[in-house]
Amino acid sequence: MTDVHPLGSLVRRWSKHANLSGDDVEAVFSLPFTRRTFGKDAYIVREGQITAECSVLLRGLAFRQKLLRDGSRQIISFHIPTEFVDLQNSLLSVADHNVQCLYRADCAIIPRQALTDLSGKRPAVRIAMWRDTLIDASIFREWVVNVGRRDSKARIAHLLCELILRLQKVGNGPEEIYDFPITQEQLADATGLTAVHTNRTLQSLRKDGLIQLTAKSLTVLDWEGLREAGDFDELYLHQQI
Amino acid sequence: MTDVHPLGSLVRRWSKHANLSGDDVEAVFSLPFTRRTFGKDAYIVREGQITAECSVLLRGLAFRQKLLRDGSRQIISFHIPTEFVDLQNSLLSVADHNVQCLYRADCAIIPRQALTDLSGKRPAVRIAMWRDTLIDASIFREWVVNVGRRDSKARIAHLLCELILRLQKVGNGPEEIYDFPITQEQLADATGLTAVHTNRTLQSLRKDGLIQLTAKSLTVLDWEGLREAGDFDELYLHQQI
DNA sequence: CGTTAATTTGAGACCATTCAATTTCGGTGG
DNA sequence: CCACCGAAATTGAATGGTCTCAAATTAACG
Repeated sequence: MTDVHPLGSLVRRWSKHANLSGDDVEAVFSLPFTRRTFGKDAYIVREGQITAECSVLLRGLAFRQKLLRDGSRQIISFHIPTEFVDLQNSLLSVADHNVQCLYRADCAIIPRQALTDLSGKRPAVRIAMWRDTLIDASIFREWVVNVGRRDSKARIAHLLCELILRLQKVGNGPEEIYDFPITQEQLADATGLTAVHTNRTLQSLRKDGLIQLTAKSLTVLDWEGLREAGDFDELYLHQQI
Repeated sequence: MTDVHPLGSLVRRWSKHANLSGDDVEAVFSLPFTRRTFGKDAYIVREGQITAECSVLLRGLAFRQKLLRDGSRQIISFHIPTEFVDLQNSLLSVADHNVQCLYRADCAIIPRQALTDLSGKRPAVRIAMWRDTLIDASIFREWVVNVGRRDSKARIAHLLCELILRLQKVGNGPEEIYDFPITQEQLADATGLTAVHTNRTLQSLRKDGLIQLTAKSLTVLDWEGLREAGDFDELYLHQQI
């Protein structure tokens, strides 16, 4: 059943967070939702918006960002399928940042009331949901460290390590080759660098024999080297309970 | 009753997040906890530690931080009384960062099981707790923006604006003068700058007539100017429901 | 009142930015 | 299927914000 229902992949991921019973799964599957497809760069959520729903990413990639007065942009996180892009909106009524589609995205949009009801009735589901938001927060903290205290090479390497580990979870292609439709400008906005310097930094990572980045695919040539370069420790991803 | 119980101030703050009934308040007050006092720079939580409890700050200031391989430090947030410093540990079993005492701190330490039980039995309390963690996360996001995309002057000004607004909540002394025991080195570690450059930036803010920072007190001379300099918009603090 | 921590100052070096121009790539229509 | 187009990636050179290192001054505390 988890294979045919659109929220099946969400349930599979949540099952690693908490012990979901048959009834729990049933309850998730009976959540009301509408599906919606977003085109390249489309906004899924806008800062300042009063929110009444949350979105699960079913297909494609998305990212959160804030725009500054001077027009610059800071990307705050990337999101892959099965993840909520705005679960905090189930309890905070005004969106404090934008969520944008990376390339193309397919979402299930769930009314917040349905989520808070579910969270009240199903303790195991509540724990899974809550853990989702807590892991999000842990990733934000690591990003503060990344942009605050690492040099450009380590920043990019660290970001790549994170994305790779998370992409592995959703079974992205053959070993060590990843579908990677993120532009250098987006990498720059995620690491607090400029696109020009990001380009030079990527070249340096290539020269070091750590990665191969062509077209829309990323190949990891030396995982340990990349991890080392990025000062990367996956503890903050809380991937094992 | 909220005045004499150690957790009274926590309940008062939570009452702004959710509608707490008399029974809800009762339930919070019957939480088991131990009190503990921490000295200057003492660790309240250590990265990597298996956690079985959460701490509410009753008196003093604390901050979260991560240490990097090269010995540098990134401060991730500051905390003021009535706030949990590690509520995420109620569901994540391994601490992903350190929590350290700023000067002196007095905490109420609550077993995680008691918190998850309470959260299961008392929906209004659950909402208040969950909102706490979600607002934490919102602040982390803004910090990513701050260190990622603002120049030194705006970074420091933004941080000061945030601290001032949050300190106002706990009624910190006379209008526009704040008890401020944060060293320049700590400000530097929070903004991703060096202590030397933080010093020069603070001088520049003083020269602009925005603040007065002497001894252990901060005086705001021009709030609108400081807000402007810091590109500050308090939406992310979600202070009104 | 001595001793240590915190703040302040100066000068030089460097990492990352800025601004432009060029090349490559991906998608599209003739 | 190729020519074209705009987006993305790449390169160069000059500028600048922030860092580093060291030393001097001031403030905090027992």
